[in-house]
Amino acid sequence: MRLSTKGRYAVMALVDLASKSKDKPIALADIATRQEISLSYLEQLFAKLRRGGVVRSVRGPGGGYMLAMPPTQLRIADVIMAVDEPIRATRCSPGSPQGCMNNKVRCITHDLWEELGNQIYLYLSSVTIEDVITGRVLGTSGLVHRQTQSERLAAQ
Amino acid sequence: MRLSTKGRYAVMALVDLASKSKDKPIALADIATRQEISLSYLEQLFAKLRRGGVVRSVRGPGGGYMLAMPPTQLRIADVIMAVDEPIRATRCSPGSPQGCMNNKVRCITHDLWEELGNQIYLYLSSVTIEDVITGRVLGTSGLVHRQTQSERLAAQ
DNA sequence: TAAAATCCGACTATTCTGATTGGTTTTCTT
DNA sequence: AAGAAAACCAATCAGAATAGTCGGATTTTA
Repeated sequence: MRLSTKGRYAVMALVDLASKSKDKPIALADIATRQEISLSYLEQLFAKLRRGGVVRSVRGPGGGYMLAMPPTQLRIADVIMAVDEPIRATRCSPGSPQGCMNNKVRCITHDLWEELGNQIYLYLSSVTIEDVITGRVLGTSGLVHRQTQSERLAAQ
Repeated sequence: MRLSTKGRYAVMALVDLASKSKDKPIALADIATRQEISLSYLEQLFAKLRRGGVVRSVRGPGGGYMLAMPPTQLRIADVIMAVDEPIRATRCSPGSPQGCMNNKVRCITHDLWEELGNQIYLYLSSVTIEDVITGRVLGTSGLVHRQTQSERLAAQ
């Protein structure tokens, strides 16, 4: 699971699309204006979203894009994965299973990034486009230090 | 909380440092060789780590770097925050409180990225350098879909 | 047929990363 | 005191990724 501004732009655009669409396609030009994203850049993002099965397109005048599924079923994680290239091969990073071989031995931080990737994926697949629109996004977390892994294990 | 390869290199280097150090400083040249990171790049990272209070330095022959605190108390989140520039001002992103003002109104995805940032921070501050060394990193998560926020709220 | 829109490929400017170079300072060892 | 080992420092650079631009081609509606 890779995080980048590209994914954030895609989510912004889809939230805009979902909140404006009522069974009729929305033109990218409208989204570009409202969200202040360049039209051509949006076209590139939506090409990926279409190939990833996130949106459907209607060509010709009056055309545009629609969500391929109801916003209650479209998870943010699906959006991110559709637009972000899956891996980058530079050393160990969340989502690069092989890139961290250092003298044939898996680098010592591999499991950490792997698990971080899981945590991010879990959170982003617990939030749908609809959740973002209706503001059901905040967890109970807050910004406090938690138990460390050692402390958690020691407490058992 | 920004995630980048810079932070991952820093964690790799600090894990190496902590696992080799026994109260004596370790030269960056040694870490550079073992972890296959360029010495000069490591110098830049450790300059930030020192300014951030993560490591202490000893100059002169036989010198090097030591952790500023025991590895059981050094959280991964502290390392990442020391080396990664805090914000990037382009639009709404986790950790940019102000950058997403679109016509004076907070962008609709703001809370999502904010909460994602919290989730990442929470996980990375639940893991210490010592945890990474001893492999206490894996959660109970696994790669499954969770309840969506709506489903969770509806179940109450 | 004209216009609206998606679709497509190539190109550009900017930023970030990781690395390089060429030093300087400090401090230990001899 | 001399030499060397190391941290320190600043400027620069090549490559990749990001964000955007341009000029069209294709589809479809009106």
